[in-house]
Amino acid sequence: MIASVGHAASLAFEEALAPHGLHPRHFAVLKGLRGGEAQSQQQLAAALGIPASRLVGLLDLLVERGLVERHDSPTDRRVKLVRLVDAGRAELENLIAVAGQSERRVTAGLNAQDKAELRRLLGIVHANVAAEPDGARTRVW
Amino acid sequence: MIASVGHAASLAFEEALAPHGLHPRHFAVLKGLRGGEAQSQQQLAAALGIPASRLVGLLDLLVERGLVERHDSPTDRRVKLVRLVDAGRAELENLIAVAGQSERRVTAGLNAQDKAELRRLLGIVHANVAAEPDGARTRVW
DNA sequence: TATTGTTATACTCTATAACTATA
DNA sequence: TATAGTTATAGAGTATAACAATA
Repeated sequence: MIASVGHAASLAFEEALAPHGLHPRHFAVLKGLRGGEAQSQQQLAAALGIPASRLVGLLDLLVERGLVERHDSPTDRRVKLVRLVDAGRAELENLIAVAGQSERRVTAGLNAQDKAELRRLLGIVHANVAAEPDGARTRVW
Repeated sequence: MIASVGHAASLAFEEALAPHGLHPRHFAVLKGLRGGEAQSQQQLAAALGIPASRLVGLLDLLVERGLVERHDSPTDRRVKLVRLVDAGRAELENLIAVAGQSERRVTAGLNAQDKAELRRLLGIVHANVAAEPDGARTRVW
């Protein structure tokens, strides 16, 4: 039930993002950089729970779009520090709005109280699925 | 929110099914045959919202496992009618139990009233995502 | 030797377009 | 000609294992 409905909702979000030429994975990367502190690709990949080799392509696109910058670490020349630039922050805000629209479409027919209740319940579910027994989950979207 | 939590929940279900050597798609096929009436592969594929060519492989596995039978249509020799056999019905019950376990794990920390409320709210969401504007969705899991 | 980012390789999954046998 | 099931083909996406540069 929650699995199939949830999967359908995630597909709806994926489709909402498609016209922007992005995938939920890119959204996850941008969110991972939201804090503002520059991170190495290793750190970011670990935080997202994806292989570093998979992050490369995602970042390539975001850099090409002018949303993210790679710059050399001053202390370790192997490392590339990645950070959100202003345009990327603006795009992230934009995508958050897109996510909100998708969510409103999906929760149509729920009154304000219902929506708040759904958010509360999903928050608890989120804590459960985030802390799965085997720890580091490899597949994230 | 609902998209990311829902996606995580669907991944959890996928992982719960993996030890049984099946994918949520196979579960969907079995559920599509639950009614008992034999269907052509075309009908079934249309009902599931997947290309008929994609159904072939899914059915091949289920037939090989002895869960489903293909038999020739008496009225049209091009058609193969597909139906659930007893072992398939038993396995479907089993998988429904697996889904229930996965759901309980994911909703740990919710009391009975919360769970009922979540089911109610997701039921409404389900109706929304099932009836998307563009009609026939091509991707179903 | 170990680690960082990257690239190469091999594998899986998919839709689309043939193909065959029937209608 | 059209349709049912199947198979072939080509493309996308992925993890794993190399790889070059640096520590």
